[in-house]
Amino acid sequence: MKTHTESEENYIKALYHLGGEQPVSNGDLAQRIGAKGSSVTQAVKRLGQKELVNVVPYKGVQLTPQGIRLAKSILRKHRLWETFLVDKLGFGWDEVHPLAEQLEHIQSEELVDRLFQFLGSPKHDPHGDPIPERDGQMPPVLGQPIGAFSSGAEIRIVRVEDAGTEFFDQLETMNINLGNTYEIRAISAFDSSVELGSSTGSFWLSQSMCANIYAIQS
Amino acid sequence: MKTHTESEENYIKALYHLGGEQPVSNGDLAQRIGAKGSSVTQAVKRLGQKELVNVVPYKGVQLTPQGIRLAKSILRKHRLWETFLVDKLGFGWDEVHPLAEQLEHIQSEELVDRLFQFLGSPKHDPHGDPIPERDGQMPPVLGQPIGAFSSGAEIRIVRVEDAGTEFFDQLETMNINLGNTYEIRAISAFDSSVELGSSTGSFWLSQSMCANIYAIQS
DNA sequence: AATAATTTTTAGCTTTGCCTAAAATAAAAC
DNA sequence: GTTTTATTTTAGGCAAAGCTAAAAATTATT
Repeated sequence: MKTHTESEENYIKALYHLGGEQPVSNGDLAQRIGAKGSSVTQAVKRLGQKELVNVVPYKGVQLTPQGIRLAKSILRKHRLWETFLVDKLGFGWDEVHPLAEQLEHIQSEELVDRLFQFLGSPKHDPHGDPIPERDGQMPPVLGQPIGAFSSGAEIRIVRVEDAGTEFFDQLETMNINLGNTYEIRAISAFDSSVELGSSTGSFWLSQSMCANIYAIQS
Repeated sequence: MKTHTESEENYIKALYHLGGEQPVSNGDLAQRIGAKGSSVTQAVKRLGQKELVNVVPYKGVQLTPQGIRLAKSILRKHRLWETFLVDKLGFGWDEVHPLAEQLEHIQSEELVDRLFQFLGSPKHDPHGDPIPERDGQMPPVLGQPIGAFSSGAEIRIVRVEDAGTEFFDQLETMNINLGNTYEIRAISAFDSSVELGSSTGSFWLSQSMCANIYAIQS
C-alpha cells in the first residue's frame, strides 16, 4: 500500500464516515472536512487519480474498493489508538478523539499489529465501536438504544455514541460506564425517559441520554 | 507553545543534533535533512521569523533559547516513544528509530506526561540515551566506551551508540544488552580488542564494537 | 417550460516546502 | 593580494492544499 498525505487520509475517512460505500455530495464532504467546496473539488480529483475514489462531476464522490480498504485501515488505527489512550494511559472518553486523529496517520503495519496484540486483540474500542480487523472484516456493531428495551429487562451497556463533551460529562457524573448492568424499572409514557436500577439504587435517564447509550440483554 | 509543522520540527531537531547550542553551517544542515542548500536557506529564514533560530547569512544558523527548548521537547518525545516501542511493544533496538520519528511530532503535552508515567518515569531510553525532562534538564549521559576501562574491571553496559543496523545485529548475535555485566579479562596490545568475561564464558570484542558500547564500573 | 435558487466547478491567488540554475560571497591556493 | 574553488543565496518553477469570486450545471419553483 502506497503512502498517502494526511489530508488525503482525512478525505478518505470523511467519505467513509458520511457515505460508507455510497456516494457523497461535495457539500457534505466540504462541511465534514471543514473546507470550501472548491478545495474539495480539487482534493477529490487528486484522489480520483490515485484510484481511491470515483468522481462523477456534479453528482458525487464514491470510494473505490481500494479506498474502502484504506478507510478501514485508518479507522482500525484510530480505534486501536483510542483503546490504548483510555486503557493504558488513563485518558477519559472525551479526550481521546483529537489525539487519535493524529495517531491514526502513523504509517507502520507492524506497529498496528503489535499495538493490537499489546491491547489484547480488542474487537471494540472504549466507546464500544467495532475495530476493523486486519483483513477489513468488521466486528458486529453492538447493542440497541436503551429506549428500545421493555420494562423488566436486564441490560448491559456496550456502546455509547460520540455525542460531544457534555454528553460524556453527564455519563461520568452519573457514573455510567461500558459493562455496567441495570434493570429497566420503568419507562415514562409521558417523555420516554427510563428508570434504571442497580444494586446501588435507581435513577432516571432522559430520552436523549437513552438514545445515545446502547445495551444488550444480559 | 505554538504549533509547528513537521518540517520545521525536523530542522530544529537536526540543528540540535549537529550543533547543540552552537551554530551550524547551511551545508551540514542540508546534508542532515536530505535537502538542497537552497531549500535550507529558505527554511531557516522561516524559522528565524519564528524566533527559533538566529541566522547570519553565509555564516551559520544557531538555535535560540526558544529553539533549544523546542528541540529538547521533541527529543523527549522521540526517546519516550522509543522506550514505549521497545519496552511495551517488543520492537528491536534498530527498528524503533523511524517509527519514533513519526511519533515525535504528535502534539499533546498531556500525552507526553502520561506516556512518561506509564513507562515508569524513565531517565534513559532503550539505547541508554538520556531523556530530557519536562523542564529541559538533561539526565547524565552514561558510561565510557568499553575501551576506556582497564583489565580486571567489573563493568555494566549502560548505553550503545546508534551505529546502524549491522552494529545492532552484531549486538544481538552476541547477546549483548543494556544491563549486562562483564569482567574485562584482557585488552589486546595489538588491535585494542577487548576480552569480556561473564558467568557463561568469555569472548572478544573488536575495537570498533568497543567504541560504540558504553559501560560503567559496577 | 422558463426562471430562480442552490450546488459545483473553474480560474486565479497564497503559503509551505522542495527543486534547478545562476549570481554572489567567503575561503583556499597560488 | 589576486585568482580559483567551494559555499551560500537569489530567482524562478512545481505540487499540495487551502482560499475567494465568477461561471456553469443542477435542482426547485412557479
